[in-house]
Amino acid sequence: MATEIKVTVDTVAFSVEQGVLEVLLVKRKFDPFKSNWALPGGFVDEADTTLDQAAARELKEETSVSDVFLEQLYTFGDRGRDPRGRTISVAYLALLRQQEFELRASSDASGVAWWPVNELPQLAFDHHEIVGYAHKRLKYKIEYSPAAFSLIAAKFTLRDLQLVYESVLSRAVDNRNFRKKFLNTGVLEELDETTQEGSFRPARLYSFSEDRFEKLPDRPVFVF
Amino acid sequence: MATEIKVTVDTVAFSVEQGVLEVLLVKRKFDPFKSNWALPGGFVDEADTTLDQAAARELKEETSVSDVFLEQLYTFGDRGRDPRGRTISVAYLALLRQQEFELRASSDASGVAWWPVNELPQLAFDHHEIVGYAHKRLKYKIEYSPAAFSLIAAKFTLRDLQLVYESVLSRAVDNRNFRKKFLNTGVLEELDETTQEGSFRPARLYSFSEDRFEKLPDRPVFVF
DNA sequence: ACAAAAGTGTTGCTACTACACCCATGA
DNA sequence: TCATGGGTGTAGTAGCAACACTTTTGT
Repeated sequence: MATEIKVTVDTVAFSVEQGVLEVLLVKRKFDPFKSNWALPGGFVDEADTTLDQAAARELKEETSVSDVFLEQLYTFGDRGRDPRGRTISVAYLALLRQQEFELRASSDASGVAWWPVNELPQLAFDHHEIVGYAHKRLKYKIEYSPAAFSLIAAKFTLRDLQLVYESVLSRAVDNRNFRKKFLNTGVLEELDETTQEGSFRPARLYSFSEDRFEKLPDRPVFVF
Repeated sequence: MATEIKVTVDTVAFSVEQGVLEVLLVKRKFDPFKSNWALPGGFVDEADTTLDQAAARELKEETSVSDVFLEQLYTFGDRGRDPRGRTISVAYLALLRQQEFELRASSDASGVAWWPVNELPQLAFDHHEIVGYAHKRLKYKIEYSPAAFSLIAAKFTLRDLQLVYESVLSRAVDNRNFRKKFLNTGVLEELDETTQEGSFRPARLYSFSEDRFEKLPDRPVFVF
C-alpha cells in the first residue's frame, strides 16, 4: 500500500514585459527530456520544511530568482507523466518583474529564458498543461486579488497597470473606465512624481497601498 | 536528492442537512492518532491512475460513498505533519447529499459519521486546518460555480437552495432577492411539481439545467 | 506644428438593496 | 381560524458600459 512516490515542485513564473505575458523556462541538460525546455523545479528535499519553501529553493537554484510572490496552484499526479516512474508535481505560481533579476542557470540546465506565453516551445513532461492551468488561474486571480501589483514596479503608471490586465486577459480594456474604476477602488496612492519617458506628456506615478486594501469594508473586484 | 515521500489523498466531504453544513469523518482504529476522528483518505496506490481516482477509491473504501462531486483542493506537505515520517496529503473537496448513501466504515475504521462543521471533534494530523481551508474554498465556490446543486437533490425548492447558501456562508440572505436573482440567472428549470410537506402551502420544485448554464453568454454569479 | 501618450465627462441603463405583506394548505 | 412556510413588488440608488476629444510634453 504505502507506495513511496517521488515528489517535485515546479513553478510557473510569470512576468509582463512590454505588454507581453511571459513564462520563465529552463533548458534541461540531462535526460529525460534532455535539451527540452521545462519549468524550473525539482525534487522535494529532506531539508525542506514546507512545500512553499521547496518551491522557492528550486526556483532560486535553477534561475537565481528569489523573494517573489509564490503560491501553490495544483498537484499533477497522473501515472505516466514522468517516464522515470511515479512522480507527482506540486505546481506553483510565481509573479515577478524581470528587471529585478539577472537570470543565471544552474549547473543542471543549459539555459534560462523568458518565453512569451503564446509562443512556447515544446515542453518536457506535462509542463505545457501546467502552464495552461496557471494562466487560467492567473486570469481569475487578477480579478479578485491584488496579484497584478506583483507584476509591476512599486511605482507605476496607470498605463503600466492596464498593460498587465490586457496582457494577462489577452484583450483590450477601455482606458477611461479602467482608470475611473481603479482609482475608485481606493487601493492606489497617488504619488507626487511623474515619469519622463519621451517627447510626450509625463504620466503620474501611483503605488499600491496594502494597508488601504486591507482596510476596505468590502474587497474590491478588479474586473474590466 | 530525489527523496521518496509518502503521498496520501484526504477528502473533505460536505453535505447540508436541515440547514447545517456537515463534514464526513472516520474514526481511526490504528495508530497514529488511534481512535481520533480524521478525514477519509489514505495512501496513493501503485494501481491508481490519477490522484482524483485515488481520492475516489479511498473515499469509497472508507465510507462507501461514491460517484459524487470531487475536486482537488490543495496539497499539505509541511515536514512534521505526520509523526510516521514525511507524508504529503493531496486534499480533495467532495459535495454530496446524505440521503443518497448509507455509510459503512471500512475495516480500518471504528466508525463513520457526519459532524456539523461548527462542532468538530479533535482531528488527527492537520486535518482541522484542511477542513478550514476546504470550507473557505467552498464559500467562494458556491458564488461562482453551480457547486450548490451538488448539495441538494435533483428536484428542489428555492428554500432548499437558499438553505445551502445560508449554511455554507453562515449568514442569512434576503429571500425575496435570493429568489428573484436566482430565477433571473436562467439556470433553473421550473417543474410542474410541488412538494407536500405539512400543513402549509406546497412549494414549487425546480431542477438545475446544466445545459442552460453552459449556454449562457456570461457565467452568472451566485452572490447574495 | 507635430507626434505621442496622458488624461478626462456624460448619458443611459441595468442590477442591486432594502423592505413588509398576502397566499395556500392541513389540522 | 390558526400556524406554517411559500411567494411576491416597488422605489431608490449605485455602478457599469459605451463612447471621442483635449492636454501636455519634447523635438
